[in-house]
Amino acid sequence: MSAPLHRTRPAGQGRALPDTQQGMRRRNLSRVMHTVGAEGPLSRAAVASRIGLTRAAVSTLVDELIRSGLLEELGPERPGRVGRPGSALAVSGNGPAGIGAEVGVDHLAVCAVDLRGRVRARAVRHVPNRDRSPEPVLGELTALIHRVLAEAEGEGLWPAGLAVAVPGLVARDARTVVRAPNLGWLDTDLGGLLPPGPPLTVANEANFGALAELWLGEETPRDFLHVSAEIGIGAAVVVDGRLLHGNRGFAGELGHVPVWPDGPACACGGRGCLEQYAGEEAVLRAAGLEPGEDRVGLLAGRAEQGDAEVRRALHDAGTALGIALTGAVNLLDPQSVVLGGALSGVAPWLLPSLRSELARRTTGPACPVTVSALGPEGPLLGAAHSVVRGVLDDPAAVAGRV
Amino acid sequence: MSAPLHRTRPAGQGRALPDTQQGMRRRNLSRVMHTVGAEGPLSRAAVASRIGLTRAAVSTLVDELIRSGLLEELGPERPGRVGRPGSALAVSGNGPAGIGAEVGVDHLAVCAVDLRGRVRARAVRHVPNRDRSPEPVLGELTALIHRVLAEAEGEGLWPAGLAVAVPGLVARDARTVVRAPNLGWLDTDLGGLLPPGPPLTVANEANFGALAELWLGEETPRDFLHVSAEIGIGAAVVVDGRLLHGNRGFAGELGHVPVWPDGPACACGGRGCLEQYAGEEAVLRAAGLEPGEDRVGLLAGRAEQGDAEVRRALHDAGTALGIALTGAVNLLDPQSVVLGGALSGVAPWLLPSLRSELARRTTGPACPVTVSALGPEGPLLGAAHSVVRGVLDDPAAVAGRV
DNA sequence: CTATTTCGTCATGGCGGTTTACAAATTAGT
DNA sequence: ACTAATTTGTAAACCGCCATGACGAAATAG
Repeated sequence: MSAPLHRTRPAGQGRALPDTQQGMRRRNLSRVMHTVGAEGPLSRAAVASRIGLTRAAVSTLVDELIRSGLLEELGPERPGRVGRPGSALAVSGNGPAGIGAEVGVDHLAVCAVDLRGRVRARAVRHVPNRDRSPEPVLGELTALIHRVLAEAEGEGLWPAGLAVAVPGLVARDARTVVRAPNLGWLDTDLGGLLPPGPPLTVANEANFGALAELWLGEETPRDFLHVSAEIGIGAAVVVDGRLLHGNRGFAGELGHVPVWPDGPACACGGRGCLEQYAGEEAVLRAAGLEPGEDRVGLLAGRAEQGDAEVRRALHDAGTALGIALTGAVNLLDPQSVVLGGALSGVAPWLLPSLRSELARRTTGPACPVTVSALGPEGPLLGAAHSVVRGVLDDPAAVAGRV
Repeated sequence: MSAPLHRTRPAGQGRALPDTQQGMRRRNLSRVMHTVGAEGPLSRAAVASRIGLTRAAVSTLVDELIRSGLLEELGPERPGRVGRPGSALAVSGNGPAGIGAEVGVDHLAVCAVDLRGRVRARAVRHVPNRDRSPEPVLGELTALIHRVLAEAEGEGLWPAGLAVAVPGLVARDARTVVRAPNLGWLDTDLGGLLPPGPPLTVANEANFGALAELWLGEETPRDFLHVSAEIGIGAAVVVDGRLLHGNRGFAGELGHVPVWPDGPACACGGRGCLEQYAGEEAVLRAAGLEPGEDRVGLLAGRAEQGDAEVRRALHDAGTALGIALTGAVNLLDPQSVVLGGALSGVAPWLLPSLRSELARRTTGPACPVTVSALGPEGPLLGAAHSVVRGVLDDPAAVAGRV
């Protein structure tokens, strides 16, 4: 009699549906969408050879996707080779769109991205949201969303989902903001305060920034650490092209990694957390500046002019970041570390000390540290693209909702 | 014309083969093996309801697995319910076996585990391997393997694979030991020095220990951090039931996380690494003891007797571990932290300071820290079981090699 | 102008799970 | 005891999905 010794599910089959032919079909539809989306206009034959199915099979898949409005036939390819030219297929520019929204500390932004990855509508509003209650903020955001929605629908797009980036911790349900220090929000369910209709996903802006880096960045390693500093210092861990969420969804709290364990007390209860040395407030204080509007721009400006005090503050922040990242890199062995968000603006003065600290403390070739090319747009684009990816990942789910 | 904006592959489809019916069949065979293995003897009907296929489909899958010798029919179940009793199915006890081996600093061990998870043969030899060259060590290991192999074959088992746990860093090819400080091995390919035949997998002993914890531990969270201290201090990160390897396969180097960045210089080039405070040598030194045989037992004994110096040394090591783990927990938000390997022996004196440090420095409920129940057997069992899991994960691959 | 190559499609077939039906084996009820 | 109800395992017919092979279409090469 065999005892139940193998207690855990096989890796990666966490929620695998029963493996039936319909599931197979759905996955293959997804493969077609992904390859066409990733490698530009392609003929059916080209898609077939790339995903390993036959031309006949791809034909039926493509037919279904065209009927659903997710794929478009662009017409005959201009051939350079022998043989009959293929008919170019492209992801539809007039089908579903991903609506991304961002609640920043001093702005609100919304955009619509089509399946091709193009931003088709956008709306931004500068509003100081610090310590403002959720209702009015989300009311204004809803207005912006409706504006973008109207614009997008005018172009033939329809919303496949709404993703909202917030500067705070989000619960696993992807709807409730557990804590957003700079907004002063606690346990706020955004579900009821936003337009009904499109499926809602709320996540940390650092996470969406990391996904934007993964999907849109210049180089796209599948294992990296994305560090951003809008609120405190957040990191997002991407493993094998997937975000690491953690048990409660709180993974990536780099700001409270101990750097000098006997250092100044931190709001989190600890001492000497990274935020005490490289957080926005700490850096401003060390630089002898007052907190205020556009603080990063101020820092960058002064550093550019050669202000020794500012440069020294940024140098020290880089050192602290380097120490904290040494721990993270030792633990995760990522392909690279990417600095995003506000950090990208001051990167030139942060990087030297950061890199040398990291190199000094790790054996072998140091983990490369790069700066995100997306700048402050990352989280918003990541949010919108997350919806688009959802469509590519399971086109069949969306096809019924046209 | 749509530009190639979606550059990355869909998450989790890194190496997905073309999704064809044969792949479906293989995955379903795996599902059957996993459910029967995990939930003891089951009837075809019970399996069907669990994996969501029909009884008819499961019948054909089971037939194939029985023909391949991977499943056994135990006979009619004793029924408590109405209806025709099912025929109990169990994973075969006389089919393929996983051979696990361990190269320790002062011992060699080999065991054979059948598909039911039972250890069916074992051989251990105490040998001081410190700074001994690979050839003689692996020669002796090969002899032990042959002994275990003979014993297992006598019981009707055949080796489906050989997995070797080593105290060092292993390259991504899972054959070459890049660096094993305590053995003094550098860039050693174990491929040619071990018995040919069964497919070989070499990995860090901490990783295998973590897998053992995942597969055999009392509680089995799917996201946890497994900390062990055979050589230096290694951690293994398990995310969603899967080991995190990292880019070069070096993930989990907890020993070189900076704890007090201005502390004593470390061999790695850094300063104040965890190993300087909680490594075996450091703790022995702080306790006023000389390095020697069975050092952990010595420490535990003295601590038990109430030796103040030893207790203080362990207390301080716990504090350092707590600081390093604070960083790791903040970054990964695991369900729990498990202390394994040599650490389990001294855990009683390590835990109080470790836990309090961790609790003090993290907000919300602290991440639970537990001690592995597997003790020093973990890596060996994990190695053997990794082979067994490989069979459960793809029974079709092994069925042909009977 | 013909041979060659490649593309897209159609008809056929094989494979895999589902559906439906049914016999076998047990319990529950009278 | 005997029947009704329930559950199991299997067999036959069916449907969906991809593979195979053949074909016409549309380009290039000679």
